[in-house]
Amino acid sequence: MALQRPKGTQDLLPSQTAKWQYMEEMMRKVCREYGYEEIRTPIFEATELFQRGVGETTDIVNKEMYTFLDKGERSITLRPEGTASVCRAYVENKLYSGPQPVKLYYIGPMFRYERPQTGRYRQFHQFGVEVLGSEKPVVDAETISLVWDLYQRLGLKNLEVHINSVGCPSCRADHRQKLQEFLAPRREELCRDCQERFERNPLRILDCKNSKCQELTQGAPTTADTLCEDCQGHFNALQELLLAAGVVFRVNPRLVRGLDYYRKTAFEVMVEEIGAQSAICGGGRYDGLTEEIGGPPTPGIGFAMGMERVLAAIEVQKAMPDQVERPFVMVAALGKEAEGKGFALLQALRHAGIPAGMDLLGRGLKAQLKNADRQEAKLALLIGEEELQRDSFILRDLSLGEQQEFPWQDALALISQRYREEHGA
RNA sequence: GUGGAUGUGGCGAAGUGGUUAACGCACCGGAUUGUGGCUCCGGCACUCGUGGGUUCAAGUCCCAUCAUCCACCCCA
Repeated sequence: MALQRPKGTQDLLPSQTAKWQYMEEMMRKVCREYGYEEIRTPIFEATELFQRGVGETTDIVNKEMYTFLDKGERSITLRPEGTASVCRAYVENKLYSGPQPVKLYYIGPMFRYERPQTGRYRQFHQFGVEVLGSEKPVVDAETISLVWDLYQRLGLKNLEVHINSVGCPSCRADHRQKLQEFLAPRREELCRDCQERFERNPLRILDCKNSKCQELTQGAPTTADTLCEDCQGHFNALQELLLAAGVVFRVNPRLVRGLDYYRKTAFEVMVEEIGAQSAICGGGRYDGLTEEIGGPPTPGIGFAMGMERVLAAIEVQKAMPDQVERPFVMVAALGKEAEGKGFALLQALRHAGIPAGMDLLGRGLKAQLKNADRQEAKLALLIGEEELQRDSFILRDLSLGEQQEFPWQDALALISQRYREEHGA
């Protein structure tokens, strides 16, 4: 094999893109209903944006970025996520000077340099939403509800929505200290990764998958135990709103997300059945992020959804409606003159909104019919020497195997009528 | 970065050291010179990811290398 696609990338062929379009249309539709507008930011940004926005301690920045120098010696990075770019665009385009909050969504490719496996790619796609300019819990509730509604519309089942509050910088410092005090006596027993996390980011120990670590953190102070009044009130209000909206969720005090910018609300949606990478959506509040990248202090909340994983869930749950677009009629013409006449009719059919096709390889009648059959066309319209002379055509019903000859002038009307009958219009 | 599995025609897949590399699907042609789907007949791999080694003999054993897949870490 001469050349193949780079590791961790994929070619989405027509049988797949139809499904992607279905999913994307649903996302856009729900966003429209919720009053979110699309934003498109560059696929690459200054490396510094992600270093500051995503955080120096994160795996994304430490080992997963596609970074290179351009010809002007600038350090460029293929975006590993969307939030930092959206905040940058909000600041750079002074969206804070317009009506608040600003409700945005994006759909597009993201890049992370990792070993690929099921549900994980180096180039993958995210649908995400960001709301900038409101710190009220009702915004948190709105974004989570949007996710919930979207999944309902896509027909997904067996979802688990986990929510938590990771607190603000002040209560987080408090929590961090209490957690360290709790774990200190048995620090040596933690897994190697968690020994390092102990100093750098002890919260992460709470969601370590290592069974020993999970055992050691039994009874450890959770974020819920140490939230300040403001954060606790926010979290309570969010839960009430979600209950009112009918969103089924679970409070998971161990949910700690990997990105540095989260404050207060953090949430995640999981589906088993799609392999080890079961998180199909993750998000949270990031009230300090805009300031971090040089903008005015602006509260924000958002989520990102892995589209490959959502699609995988739709497929394993068999929730994908049939996306195949079949031609209703295939025009089978024999000879040059018939081809011209047939082609004119073909175009008239298409202009009338009827999916129609014609042989493009100059094949014989037999091959043309075979092709029509393979395309699963309902009808075949035959026109050859004899029909040309009689100014007629043969209309063959491919499923019944019956055919009849009609005057040429009736072709468009006849087929249009058949089409309407078939489609109940 | 770590661990495991796999690599035979377009696809799926036999083959476990010994002549011409099963079979199924798909594809192409014919039976039916203007009629598809069903059936029947025929065709379709100088070669087994790549490179090296062992052997009288290698798709089959060994080494290396590349690729893919799965899992860990982490994340969408």
